[in-house]
Amino acid sequence: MKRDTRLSGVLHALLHMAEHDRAPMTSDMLAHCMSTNPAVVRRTMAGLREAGIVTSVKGHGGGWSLARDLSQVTLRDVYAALGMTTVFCIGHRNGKPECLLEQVANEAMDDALARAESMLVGRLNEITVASLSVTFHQRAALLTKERSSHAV
Amino acid sequence: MKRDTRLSGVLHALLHMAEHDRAPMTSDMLAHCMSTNPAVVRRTMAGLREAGIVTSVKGHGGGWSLARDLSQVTLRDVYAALGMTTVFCIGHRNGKPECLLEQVANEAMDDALARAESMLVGRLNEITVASLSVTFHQRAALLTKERSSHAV
DNA sequence: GTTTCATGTAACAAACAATGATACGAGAAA
DNA sequence: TTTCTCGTATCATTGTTTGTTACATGAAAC
Repeated sequence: MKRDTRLSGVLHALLHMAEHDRAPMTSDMLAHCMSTNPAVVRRTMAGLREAGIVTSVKGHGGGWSLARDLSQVTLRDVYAALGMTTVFCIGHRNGKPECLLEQVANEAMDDALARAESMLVGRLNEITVASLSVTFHQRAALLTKERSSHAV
Repeated sequence: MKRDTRLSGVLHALLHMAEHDRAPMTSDMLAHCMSTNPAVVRRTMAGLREAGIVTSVKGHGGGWSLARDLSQVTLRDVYAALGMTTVFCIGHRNGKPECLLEQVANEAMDDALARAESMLVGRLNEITVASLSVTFHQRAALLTKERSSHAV
């Protein structure tokens, strides 16, 4: 199953932008972070721009910048901005089955999937991108500390 | 996103088998139910056979039969029998990222996805295939009643 | 004003996974 | 021996995501 890796990608990009101190980052820079190419970055980030999470500026000195404080942006916001239609690899063989048996089976699956999806979205809504940034800084500090203690 | 429709398919098949009163159903019959071809049925049902949910018999008069009472088979059992590796369309861009920022982003996603998956599996575990069969019979009876009242 | 840098977008190619399709071997009943 | 059926391998088809290229547009620098 081919998975949609856009959420992973844009989160990574947002965190890099947060480290980049307000200066715009070009699609090319972000593409290097995400090991892809600039067109993919533009395509993927377009949704975030429309959602008001980032802004983009053309021309010399242009690029991508954060439009909002990341403490006001949850993973759910990012997820929604990508306009993802499906969360699950699991689907129906037949959207509108005539067979009553198939209908019953599909409804049971739908119910279970809908519950899980709402759990997922609820959880994503609890996590701000800023909190990921905090985690990153904590971990980075820890690594530095470890290294210096080894050095001693 | 191309979805895996096997769970939908085999649930449908199991319900048909339950209606078929212990006589084996051939791959061809099941293929017609699922509007696919026999080879797909064999391939898909193979997991259920290995899990002891169904049996298959070769040769004249052979076919597929239920190996267990469906009140002892949950949707989770069926799901597990299919050997599905992923539930979500959402994945990582990079499985083992060097970048600490990417690691943090991926971990947050993994955590949320793992919670949702465990909810899903938990819910599937609450539903027996037999209960779907019951729902079917209730609904079928209701339809018959409606039709006769319309006739009057 | 021209050049350079950057996004916006379209169009197409490549990669990949699920499903469909065909074929043939093996086993069991008629 | 024939017929029926599963078991399985192989290849084609389909659909989606990602990668790639190309070019128009807009903005700053010179």
